[in-house]
Amino acid sequence: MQAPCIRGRLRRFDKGELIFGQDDPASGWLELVSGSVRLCHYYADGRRHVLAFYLPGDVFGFDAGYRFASAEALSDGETVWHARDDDKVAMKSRGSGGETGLPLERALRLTENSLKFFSHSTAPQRLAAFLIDFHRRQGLPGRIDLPMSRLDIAEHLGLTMHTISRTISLLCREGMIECPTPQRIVFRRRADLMRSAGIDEADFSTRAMSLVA
Amino acid sequence: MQAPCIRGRLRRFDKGELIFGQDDPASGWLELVSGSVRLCHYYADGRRHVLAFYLPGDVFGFDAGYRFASAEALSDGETVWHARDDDKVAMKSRGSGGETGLPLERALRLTENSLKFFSHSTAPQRLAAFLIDFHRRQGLPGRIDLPMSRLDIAEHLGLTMHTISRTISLLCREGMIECPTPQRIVFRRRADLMRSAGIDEADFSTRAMSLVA
DNA sequence: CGATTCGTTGACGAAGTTCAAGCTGCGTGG
DNA sequence: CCACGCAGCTTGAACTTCGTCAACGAATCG
Repeated sequence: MQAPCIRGRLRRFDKGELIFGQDDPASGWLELVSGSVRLCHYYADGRRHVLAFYLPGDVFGFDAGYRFASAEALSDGETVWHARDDDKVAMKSRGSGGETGLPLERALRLTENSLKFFSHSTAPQRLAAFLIDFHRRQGLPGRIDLPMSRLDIAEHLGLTMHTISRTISLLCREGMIECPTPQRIVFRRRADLMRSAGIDEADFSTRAMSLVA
Repeated sequence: MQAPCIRGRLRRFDKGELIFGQDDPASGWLELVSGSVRLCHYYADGRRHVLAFYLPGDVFGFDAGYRFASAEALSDGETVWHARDDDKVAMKSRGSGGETGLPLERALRLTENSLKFFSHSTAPQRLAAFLIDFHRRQGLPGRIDLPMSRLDIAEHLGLTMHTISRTISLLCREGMIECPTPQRIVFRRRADLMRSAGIDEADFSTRAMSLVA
């Protein structure tokens, strides 16, 4: 747990609140201090794509000009606002991920990371990869507390809510995970889950943390 | 066509050449001057994920520490190498996209853009979105010259080579495109194609150019 | 002129979406 | 305190799509 790079304005928000909206004029970027946020792009035909979920320590909103997507609070929390030219400052995360570097670099790594989910074509693989990645980022011992709905996950992974629900049930039947409440996932056989997801421990090594571009 | 920000070393490469390899020590980032490049991540189990295709004016390779993915030349071309702390320099693109901004910002926009393809769940929508985006980036009048194979496209979009091939044939039968050679796509009804892809012109407006984070 | 690589196409089966119904938890109000 | 309604989650059945297997065609290169 490191001290964050707090130099901007602290803002508190409630669950469900709009942090910024698609097409709003963009002014600076944000660092999430507590809570969780989803980033959504809305198409003209009404479809929604969930581009990312942010957790404490994540940075987002590096738009130039206008916001390309909406940032919506999944739970109560706080952000710190940074001016656009504040992005030269190296940061240390308070999150358990322990990422460091320029904010823009960290945002790039996070985004590249999301792309990886789509290298898996089947629903169990894609969901397992998501769960394992989220677990690493959230950093709770042996479990996940999901702040988002099934629909959010579905529209993040390019699947339907039904498939997400079915696949979670499947993983439970196989003894991979337990699901005491819809919002909590407990890992039972995490290594097997990773293997079935086609993820090697090497893919998550220190090297994998310094992602691509 | 603007003068590029050439301050580093020019390097020529041949089709098929490895520009940098996964797990190589990372030293600085690259600007593509001519030719085309694919970025691939190889998993321990042998699977390959094509993370991006780069065209002249694009910047890539902002890894910290080690390369997370390989950059492989799809055609003869040239890159300019930049030192790591060279990324504060604002750039003007020579590509027809006309993007500007910090190199890191541009890399982030490019990456976010790739994520959008997966908001479409069906193969025709996903492929159409890819073709329209590539056309915008390549900037040729009314057509695309594909530097990559069907398999490359498939592993970029999370589909198989067969589905790509079938879907191209389908779009041809529907009169959306023509395919005089496997490497050339000519648009016949671009507006219809965009609509069928669920893309509104607004989704590609100036605002969409300043992507998310 | 074979050999190899890449692309196309058909048949089939597995996987995911759609449609539909029902369940659970929670907040509101009688 | 319980009845009700609503929103999110789960599950079954029918249908559609895409991946797999297989064969064949086209282009390239020695």
